[in-house]
Amino acid sequence: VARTSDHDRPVPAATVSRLPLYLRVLEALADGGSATVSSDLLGELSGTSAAIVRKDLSCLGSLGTRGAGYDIAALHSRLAKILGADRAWPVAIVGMGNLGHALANYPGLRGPTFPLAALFDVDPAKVGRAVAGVAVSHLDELERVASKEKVAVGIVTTPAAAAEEVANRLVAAGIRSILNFAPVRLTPRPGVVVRDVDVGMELFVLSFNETMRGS
Amino acid sequence: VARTSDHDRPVPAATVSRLPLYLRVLEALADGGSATVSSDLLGELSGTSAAIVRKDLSCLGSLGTRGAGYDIAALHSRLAKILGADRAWPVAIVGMGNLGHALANYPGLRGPTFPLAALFDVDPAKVGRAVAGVAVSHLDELERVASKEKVAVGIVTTPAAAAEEVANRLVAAGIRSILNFAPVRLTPRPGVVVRDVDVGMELFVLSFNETMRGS
DNA sequence: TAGTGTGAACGCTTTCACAGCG
DNA sequence: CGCTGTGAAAGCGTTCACACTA
Repeated sequence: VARTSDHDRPVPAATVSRLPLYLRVLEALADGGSATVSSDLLGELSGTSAAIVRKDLSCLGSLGTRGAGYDIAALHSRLAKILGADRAWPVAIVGMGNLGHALANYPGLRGPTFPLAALFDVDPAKVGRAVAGVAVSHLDELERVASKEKVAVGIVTTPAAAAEEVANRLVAAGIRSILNFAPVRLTPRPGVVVRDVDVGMELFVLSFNETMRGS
Repeated sequence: VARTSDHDRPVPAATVSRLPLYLRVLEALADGGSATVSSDLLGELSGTSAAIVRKDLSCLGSLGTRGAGYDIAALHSRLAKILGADRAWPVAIVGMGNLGHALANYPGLRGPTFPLAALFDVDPAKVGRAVAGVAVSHLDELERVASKEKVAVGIVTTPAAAAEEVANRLVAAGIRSILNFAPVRLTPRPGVVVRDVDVGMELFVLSFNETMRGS
């Protein structure tokens, strides 16, 4: 349903989930000194296929040159614009346990695109301390701090039991993009996009495959 | 392609990725004292639909009672068996940075299903220390320690540049299930199953959606 | 009657094949 | 000639609708 602009085609969900990968591969190629890429190479480096790459990129308009491939710099800048990589989306992390602590130090949250803007917890022993250069606030301060820091993305790294209530508060603070690490599915809220990262589930998918090997 | 046994239907990949979620929801329901669930409730609690639940569970054989729903204990034990939750799959983590450290303390790696069996790094300052009660070994010891500890699952939490080489070593040590947190797509290896967890990509999917909102 | 099990319809995703352009 | 852009075909996954049964 999402459209990049009025004249362009809609971008299917499957394509959206691959675009960031292309962006990253293009950065590596540019660092390597290349000027153009073929759909063939881009497919191999991103673990997909040449056909998928061409279909995906055709959503963004005609960016390739027949016979030569895609101009890396031009494609990168178009992708960056579409993905919002040329803007700032301040991030807040709720739940400063092991995982929240590790994510606060994640390099991706240091750059200009996803600046780490706020940290929250309910543990009085953690509130007031600084992690990765950002002070930990009490969860009750969420609405105030989030609006002051213009937080756009909320990361939930609380225990499962607290996740739903934290999501409520994030939404109340005007945040409509949530990355959820808690092992529960949050109830859907209109206008709010939730992406789940679930390590426990991934492990079971692996153990299922091992079991199926007939071992 | 995967089949649960000779007489049963094959299990589609989309179904496999949801089975662990059902297992978790069933545990919560059992703790809550329920004896049966309807596909309706199970669908709501797992964020899918009743139709999907019934289709998914029909792969495992007829486990429901028409008019009454599914017996929670019976379904749980069947799911646990299929997912391999009734066996031990020792886990090794390679790369003891922030993320590796956090994962070593992840509760899911304490239970009997995925016991934390080994930790690896190349930094001499980390080798020899213990994290979460497990000693950190040098990466060069991987093959020896992994076979001694019967490691079944390898978790890669190294920088992107090292991931490919680490995957080579894991496979050389006989490990065929890899959970990859490094921001690269590993080259496919025959007989090896890789699941990628990519926080950076998830963030960009969120920022894409924010951008599309017309802001 | 309440709720499963399932074929059939639908929609989305990938693959194929090739026309068309630099 | 090489490689993109794209319709058409094939493959998957989800939704629908309902027969069937405890």
